[in-house]
Amino acid sequence: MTFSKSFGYALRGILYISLLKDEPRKISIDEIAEKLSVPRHFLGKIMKAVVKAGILSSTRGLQGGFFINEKTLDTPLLTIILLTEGNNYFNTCLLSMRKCNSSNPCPLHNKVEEHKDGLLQIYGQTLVSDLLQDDKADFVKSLATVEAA
Amino acid sequence: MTFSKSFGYALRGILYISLLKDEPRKISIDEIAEKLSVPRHFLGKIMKAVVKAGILSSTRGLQGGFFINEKTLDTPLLTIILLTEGNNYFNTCLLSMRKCNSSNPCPLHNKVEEHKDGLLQIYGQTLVSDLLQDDKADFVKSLATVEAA
DNA sequence: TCAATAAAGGACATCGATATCCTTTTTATT
DNA sequence: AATAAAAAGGATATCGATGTCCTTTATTGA
Repeated sequence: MTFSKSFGYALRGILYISLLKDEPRKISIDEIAEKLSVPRHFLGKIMKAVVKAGILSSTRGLQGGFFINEKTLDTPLLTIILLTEGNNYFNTCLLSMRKCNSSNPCPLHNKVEEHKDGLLQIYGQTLVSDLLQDDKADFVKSLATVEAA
Repeated sequence: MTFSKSFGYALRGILYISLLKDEPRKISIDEIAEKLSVPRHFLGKIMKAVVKAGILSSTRGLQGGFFINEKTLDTPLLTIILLTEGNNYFNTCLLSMRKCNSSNPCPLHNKVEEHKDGLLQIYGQTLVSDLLQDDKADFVKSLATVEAA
């Protein structure tokens, strides 16, 4: 039910850049980190991986920064999950047993299988573009880390 | 979708002890750790917490060990989850945002809400006794850590 | 009472995720 | 060419989950 912080930072960064797709400028790590209240250097590392995976593009130097490419908006959440959580996030046995699958199920396996599949469906079908919202100011606000209520 | 190793060890330990409920003897950490191929001392720490929570009982000394009590078999998985994962495992925002709930949802919140609730239902309704299986030898085997295929 | 046993408790070690900092490389502008 | 800006890369720090070890406490049986 939980994702790593890396996943949260990655998706929020991608959404922030996607939201500004119509602006001519590129977006720097400094800006993203500040607007989303996310640790600057850690975010840098994560965005590097996101670019390496082809989900976003970037250029160095003056006027450089991050920007969307032809894949960005059509990227399923699942791709980002697999990038940040590792390839067997959905294969991991809930009971920390190494060998557990449908033919060799742990006591919990079948009980959760259906919902696991449901989530996989959602993550596979939901694209970055599906998460964007019209009101930019509101959306940026909703992406920023805020102290718990 | 993932639980800590602590949860896996706790549940498997509880199941192992529950399985042997008809034997007159009490079960030691050494036996559980060996039969389940789980780290001995770490398991000890976890079982201590399980006993403290009242899910199991134990006595020290010669002939001592762990044994089930009136609550054990009727304990819902959710109780064990909350014990090992902390009380807000199901409240954690998937995007690592501090403030996120149904009235203030993050971009992913509503997409997964339904399945989250479904899993909560399962974990709340499934009892330790529901996971026990008739064939003891087979069941113990299915509880033991095995190298990935 | 004494010895053996087993959980309880606490100190410490390790490891991976998270986070920070500094250097290198690339790019645009002057 | 020189400078400034920004990502890329790499070294190190921190923290919590995991794991090990040793001591203390409780219990049984001789």
